[in-house]
Amino acid sequence: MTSVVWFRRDLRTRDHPALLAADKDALALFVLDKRLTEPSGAARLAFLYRCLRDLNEQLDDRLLVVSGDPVEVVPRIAKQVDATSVHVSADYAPYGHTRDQQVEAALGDIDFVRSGSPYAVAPGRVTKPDGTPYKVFTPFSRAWADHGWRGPADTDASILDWIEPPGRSRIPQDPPGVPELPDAGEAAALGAWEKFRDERVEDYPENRNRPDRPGTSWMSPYLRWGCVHPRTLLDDLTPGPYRNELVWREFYADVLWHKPDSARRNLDRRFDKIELDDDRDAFDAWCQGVTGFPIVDAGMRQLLELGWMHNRVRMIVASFLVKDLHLPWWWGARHFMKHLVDGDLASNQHNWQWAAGSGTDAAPYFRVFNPTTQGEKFDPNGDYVRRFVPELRGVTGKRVHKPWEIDGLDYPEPIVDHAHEREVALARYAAVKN
DNA sequence: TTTTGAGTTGTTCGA
DNA sequence: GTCGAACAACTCAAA
Repeated sequence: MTSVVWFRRDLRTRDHPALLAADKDALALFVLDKRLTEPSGAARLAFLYRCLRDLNEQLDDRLLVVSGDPVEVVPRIAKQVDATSVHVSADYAPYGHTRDQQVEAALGDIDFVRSGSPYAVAPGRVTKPDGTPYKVFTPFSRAWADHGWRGPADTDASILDWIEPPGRSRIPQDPPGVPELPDAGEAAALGAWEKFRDERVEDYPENRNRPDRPGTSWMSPYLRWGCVHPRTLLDDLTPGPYRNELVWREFYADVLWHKPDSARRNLDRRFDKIELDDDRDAFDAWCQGVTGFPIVDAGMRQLLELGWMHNRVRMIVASFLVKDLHLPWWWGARHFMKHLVDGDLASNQHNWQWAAGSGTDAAPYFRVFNPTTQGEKFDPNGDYVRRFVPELRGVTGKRVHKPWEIDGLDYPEPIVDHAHEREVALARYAAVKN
């Protein structure tokens, strides 16, 4: 008997329950879906392709990569190799969930088997005693911890006999304009994890908010594509700030599972009425990193340069878009998803909704980040700004956060008056409340 | 059913 | 420069 193992966001061979569930003779398949590739920028695509090449190597060059619509491709390939079952890790995001139902229907007599998920605890499993979902992180995290999770599954590529693909496999070349990226694939993920675990996780609480230091784990791209499963990380961790970041990932996946609409629209629908602006020029300035606020511009340029942005800076630029420019959070969310190598729908959209105040655990409406204060606080020497904003490299120390006080710089004036826009934002938020 | 305590990440102002 | 209080009220979770 033959199985198809259809890889999606589980591009690894270790700790992979779907491999255990498949028949010994298996075809490894990945489908390049336009829904995934078309909205993606060069960095995101290149990281995906490199993960696929790494996986292909582990599978003795037998990963079949096909472009097309999975609803057509998966049944066709499964029939071609005479498979009796198709094995996947379950997808809980809105598009993937619907797509899987359609694939399952199109497969007819061929079994569609979901084993495991990208989460330690699958979305929907942690509920209040009355069966309804949590809407606040802290109680969710307690219930999540009480629920517990299985240890890693013992798998590797060799537990299956990967069969020769019936057609020609083609992993695309990297697109042009790819920035410098972290090493892709499973071995790189495990290596990066061990380094963080052994050298940096201890100092994570004090370093995590410092974009000028290598204080974060950098695990998000690997978690996004499933090069490593969060179980592997959790196995090494005790409760603490870093583990909590993984729980946030699980929480937002749970929230999105219960409210698939929240990927596109306000979770708290009262915010549908908030007054928004429509200034394309301001949005472009934000995207390009020429707002005249150094920490904002450094972050936005880091995103374009590396396909990644430090989390503290993500909050700062998000607050700026939403509360200084008064633009819709989903404009920013789409830009992030296009460029971030770690862009994950649930985490991305809900972190944006948090910044906008429309999400779970809405921030107090008066919490408006001051981009200058944030810069001085979290990039105290200005090293982060100077790294990504070359025009400011001649400015020493933290003065770099107030370039408008320095004459003769070739750097934009602030596009808004923060103190004024803060008042505007507060007034608009107050209006929504009433 | 009612009550109580708590809720990721901030800023400003005045002492 | 540092520190504490004010900034509001509301929803959620659990007792």
